[in-house]
Amino acid sequence: MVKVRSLEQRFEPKKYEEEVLKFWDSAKVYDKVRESLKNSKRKYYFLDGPPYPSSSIPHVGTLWNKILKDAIIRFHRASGYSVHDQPGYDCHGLPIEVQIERKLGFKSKKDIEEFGVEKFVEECKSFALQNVEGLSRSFKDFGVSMDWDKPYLTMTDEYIESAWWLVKKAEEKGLLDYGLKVVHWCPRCETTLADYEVTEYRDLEDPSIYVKFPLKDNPKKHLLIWTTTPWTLPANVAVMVNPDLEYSWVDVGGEEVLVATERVEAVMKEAGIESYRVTGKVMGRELEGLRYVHPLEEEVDVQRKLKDAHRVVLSKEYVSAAEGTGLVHMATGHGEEDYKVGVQYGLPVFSLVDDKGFMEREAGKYAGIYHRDANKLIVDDLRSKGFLFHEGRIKHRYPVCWRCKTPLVLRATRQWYIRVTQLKERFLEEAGNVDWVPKWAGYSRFRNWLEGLRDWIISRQRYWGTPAPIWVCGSCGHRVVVGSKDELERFAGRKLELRDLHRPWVDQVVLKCPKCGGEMRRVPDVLDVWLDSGVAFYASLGYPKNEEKFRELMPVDLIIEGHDQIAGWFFSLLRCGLIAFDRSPYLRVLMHGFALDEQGREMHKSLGNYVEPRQVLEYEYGSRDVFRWFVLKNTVWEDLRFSWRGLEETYSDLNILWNVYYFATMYMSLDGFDPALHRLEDYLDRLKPEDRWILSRLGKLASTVTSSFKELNVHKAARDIRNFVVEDLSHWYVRLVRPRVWLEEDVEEKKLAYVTLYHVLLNLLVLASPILPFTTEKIYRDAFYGEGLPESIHMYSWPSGLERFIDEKVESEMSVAREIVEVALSLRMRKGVKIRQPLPALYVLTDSPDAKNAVEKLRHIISSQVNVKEVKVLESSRVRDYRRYKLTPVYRALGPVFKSEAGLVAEKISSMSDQAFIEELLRNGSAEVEVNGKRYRVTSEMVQVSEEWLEGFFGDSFSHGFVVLDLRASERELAEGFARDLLRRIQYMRKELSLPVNAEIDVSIWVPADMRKYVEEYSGFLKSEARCRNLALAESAEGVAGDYRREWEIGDFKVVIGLRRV
RNA sequence: GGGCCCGUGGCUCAGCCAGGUGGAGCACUCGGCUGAUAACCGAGGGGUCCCGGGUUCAAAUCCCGGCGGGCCCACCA
Repeated sequence: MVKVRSLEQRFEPKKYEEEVLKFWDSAKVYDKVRESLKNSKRKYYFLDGPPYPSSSIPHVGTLWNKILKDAIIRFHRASGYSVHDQPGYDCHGLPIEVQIERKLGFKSKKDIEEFGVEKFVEECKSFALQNVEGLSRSFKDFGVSMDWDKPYLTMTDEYIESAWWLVKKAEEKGLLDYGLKVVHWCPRCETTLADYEVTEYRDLEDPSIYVKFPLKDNPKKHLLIWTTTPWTLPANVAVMVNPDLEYSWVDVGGEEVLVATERVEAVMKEAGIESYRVTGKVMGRELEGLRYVHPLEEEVDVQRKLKDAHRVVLSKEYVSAAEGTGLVHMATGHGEEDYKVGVQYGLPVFSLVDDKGFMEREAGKYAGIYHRDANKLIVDDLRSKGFLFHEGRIKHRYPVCWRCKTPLVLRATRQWYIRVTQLKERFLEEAGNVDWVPKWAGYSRFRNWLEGLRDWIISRQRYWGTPAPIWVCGSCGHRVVVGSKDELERFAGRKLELRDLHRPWVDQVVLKCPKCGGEMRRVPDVLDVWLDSGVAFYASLGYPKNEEKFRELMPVDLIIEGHDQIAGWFFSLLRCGLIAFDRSPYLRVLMHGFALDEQGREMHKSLGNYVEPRQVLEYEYGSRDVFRWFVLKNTVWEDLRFSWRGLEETYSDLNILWNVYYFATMYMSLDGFDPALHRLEDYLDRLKPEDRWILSRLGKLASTVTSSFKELNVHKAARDIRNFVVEDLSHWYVRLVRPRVWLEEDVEEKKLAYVTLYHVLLNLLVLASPILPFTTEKIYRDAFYGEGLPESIHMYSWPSGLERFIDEKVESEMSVAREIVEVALSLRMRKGVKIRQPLPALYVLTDSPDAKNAVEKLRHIISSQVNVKEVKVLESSRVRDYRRYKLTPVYRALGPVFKSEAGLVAEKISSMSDQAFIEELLRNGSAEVEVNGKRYRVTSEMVQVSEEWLEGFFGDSFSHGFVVLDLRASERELAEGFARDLLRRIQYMRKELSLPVNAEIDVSIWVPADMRKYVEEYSGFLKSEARCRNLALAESAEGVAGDYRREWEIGDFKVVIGLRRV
C-alpha cells in the first residue's frame, strides 16, 4: 500500500494514451492477465468473426465492432473467466483477388494466367499478410486487447485442411453433389457468386420489349411475351402460362395476340394501341402443349435443331398477372425458375453466353458479341421481321458483382454444391436454441432467412482460395474427396513436397484411380470463402487434427457481428456446424448496427465519407477513450450515426471524470491520505448521509453495469457510468464534500470524506475499465498504484458485494433535498439575489412525513447549498402566512349577469383582500359581495385567481409542498455577503497568480468608509479562508500595497485589493 | 408481393420489454462562481410523444389499422 498521489491537473488524453500503450506493451499486461486466468474453471469461448484484410486501414465502423468485442471480453476476464480471445482474418477470395488485379492492371482471368498463377497467388498472400498486420496495429492502438500475436488466418495449410474435412464430411453424408445450376455469374471475374453474395445493385436502363411468338399452326396468331433481357431470346425453349388464369385473344388489326385477360388493358395502353377487340377467351390450362415458331430460328441455328421445344407449359408458381402479359418466355439456361420448370417438362437446358459474357457460337448470328451489346441487334432483327409488338425502356435495380461492380448474368453452369436443404428441419430447430440479442434478430430475421434455405454452391472458378479437395478420374469418372493432407498423401502413395496447399501447387497432385487405375486430377475450383469463415469455430482450434482445445472450449459462447451477417457469417457457421456436427456451433449471438456518416449514409471510400481512426485521433476533441465511450453509448443493435459533435460532448464527459479524480487525489495527496490506515469498514457507523448516499449510488451502479454487460446491453453500462460520474459524483457529491476537504485539521469528517472517496473512486475505475481502459489505467497508475497492489487496473477482479451499500431511504431523502435546493436556487435567481448573499431562512411547507424527515436529516446540506441560516419545516397550510390570493375580474363572465352593474362588481373584486372570502369562493364555487348596500353572488368563472407572495418572501411549489425563502437579509447577513464577495475576489486573484492551494499571502484592502467595519468584523474569516497571514485596511485606494493590485466592483461599491506572497 | 427495424422539444437521442405527474445532451434565453473543472456551474423557455381506433381507472409505453423513413428477401433477372 502507498499513500494516494495527486494526478496532474491538465487533462491530456492524447498524451497519456500513448504512454499507456507503451506501458501495456513493455509490462506485457495482457499476457499476464491471460496467464493468471489460465487455470480458471470458467472458460469463455469468444469467436471473432474474420474481416477480409482487403485494406490495411479499418473505418470507424470496423473499429466499433472490435471495441464492442473488447469491452465484453474485458468484462468477462475481470469476472474470472479464462476468455479465448483469438482474433481472425478471412484471407481468401474476391476481396483480395480484385485488389491485386487492380494493382497489376488485369482485366480478366486470362491476364492472370499469363502472369502466372503462382506469382498471382504469392501476391495475394503477401497482400493479405501485409493488411493483417496493418489492421491488427490499428485495433491494438485503440485498446482492443485480443491476442494479436496469434490470429487465425484462413489461408494456412492447417486451416485449409480443416475446411477440407468439412467437404469430406458432406461427402460421407451424401450431401455433396455436382450438377447444372443456374447461378449468378460475374463475366469479368469469370466465376459464380452465391445468391447471398449478390448484395450490390445498380440502377440500369434496359430494353423493355413485347415480342410476338407466332403459332406453328396459325401465323396470324401470336403468343405475346415481355422481357427486359433480349439477349436471352436466342436461348428461349418454351413459354409458361398459369393454368388458373384466364387469357384473351386480342385482335389488333389483322392479327391476334394472346394476353392474360387482366393485363389486356395495361399492355394495349403501354403499346399505344387504342383500337383492339377481344375475340375469345381461354383458360391457361387449355393452352398446354400449344406450339409456336421461334421468332429468331433463322438467325439462331440451334433453335432449328431442337426437338420437343417451342411449346406452352404450365406453372402456377412462377406466372402471375402482376406484370408483363401473363406469358413468360423461358430460357432454361438463364433463370432458376425457367430451369426448374424446364427440367420438369424435359425441356433442353443450354446457355448461350460464355464465361466472359459473350454470345457463344451456337447463338448463330449473334455469336462473339457481348451479351448486353447483342440486345440492340436482336431488337432490330425482331422489328424487321415483324415480331416486335412494342419497344420501350425500363430502369430497374440490377445486381452487380459485389467486388468489381460488373452487371451479373444468370446462367446455367455445372457446380459443386452441398444439399443443405435436406437439413432444413435441423436448421430451424437448432436456430431456435440460440440466444439472440436483440431477440427479434433471431426469431424474425434469421428465421425468415432460413425459411428460404437453398442448396449451397461451394465451388468458385478462381485462384486465391481453399482448393476444392475433389479428385476425379479422367477415365471412369470416379471421384475421391480428401479430408486432410495426410489422406491426400495416402491416395498419392507418397510424401508430397508442396510449396503449400494452394493452387497451382495442389493442382499438380495426380492420383491413381482406386477403381480403374486411371489418372485422377483435382477439379479446378476453389471453395466459397464463406466456407472458410464458416468452419472457423473448429478450424481456428486446429480440429480435427488436434482435438484438445476443441473439447476444452466448444461450444462457442458468443459471436458478435453486424446485421449484414444474418445471411453471411451467422448463417455460414450454422451451416457448417450442422454438416459437421449436426448442431449449432454457438450458443449466443449479439447483432450490432452499422456506422453511418453524419447524414445517415453508409460509409464508403468512393463516397468520400469514410472516417479513419487517424482522423479521430487528430480531431481536437478526439482520443481513443473518447471514441470508445462515444461508440459504446450507442444502442448496440441500432445503427450508429457518427458525429464529431458527439465526440466533443463525450470529451467533455471524460474531462469531468478526470477533474473529479484530480480533485480527490490532489487533496488526499496534500493530506497524505493512506488508505491502508483508514478502511471504510471501520467508519461505517460514522458516515454522513451524503457519504451513505454516494455509496448507495455506487452500489446501484455496480449492479446495473454488471447486469447490462451480462445481457450484452453495453450501451446501458456506458450511459450509466456517464450519469454516475457527471450527475451523482461531480455535480452533487463533490459539491457537498468540498468544505470538508478544505478543513485544516486532521478531523474525522475529512477522513470520512477521503475514505468514502477512495472506495468509490477505486471501484469506479474497475467498473469503467472495459469501456475506458486507457484513462482508468492512467489514473490508477499515477494516483493509486503502489507496492503490493496489482500492476494494472485490468488485473483487478470485477467488484462484488457493493449492493450491500444500497440504501433506498437515503437516496429518496437526498432526492427531496436536491429538489428543494433546486427550487430555492431558482427562486434566488428569479429575485435576482446572488447565492453568495446569505439569507435568514428557508421554509419547507409540507404534510409529508417522508419529506419532513428528509429535511430534518439533510438540513445542513440544504442550508449550505442555498446559503441560508435556518431551514425550518412547517405544515402546508402555513403557506397562507406567506402569500395571499389576488382576484382579477373576468368581464366576459360578469357582463351578462350583472349588466350595467358589472363595473361596480369588478371594482369590488379587484380591491378584494379578504382572504376568507377568496377561500370560500374557491371552496364553494361562489360567494357574495356587498356593493353600496346591495349583495351580489360571484361565481368562480367570474374571477381569475392568482397568488402573491408577501413582501420579503418568495416561494414556489415542489413535489411535497412549498419552498419559501425569507429574503429579508439583516445587516449582519449583508455584511457576511460583502465579506464573501471580497473573498471571492481574493481567491480569483490567487488563481490568476497560479498560487498553490497552500501558499500564504499578505493582503491589503481599500473599501468605502461605510464598509470598513465589515472588513474588520470578518477579518478572521478572510484570513483563514484565503490563507492570509496579514490583512491590512488601507486608508486610500492609492495606499493599497501588494505585488498584484486590482480594482473591483462589488454591487454599487468600488474596492481595491492588493496581494503579496509571503 | 413478403419480412424486420425506426418515428418523442430546433438537432441528436433516453424512456417502451415490465402501463402511473414527459426526460437528457447540444442549441436557445437568463444568471454566475467558496480554489476540481469557464472545454464549467445554476435556472428557465421549448413537446398534438407521426396519425386514427381499441383495451384500461389510467397509454409515449400494450393491441389493431394507416402514413413516413431505412434495411433484407422475392419478382423484373
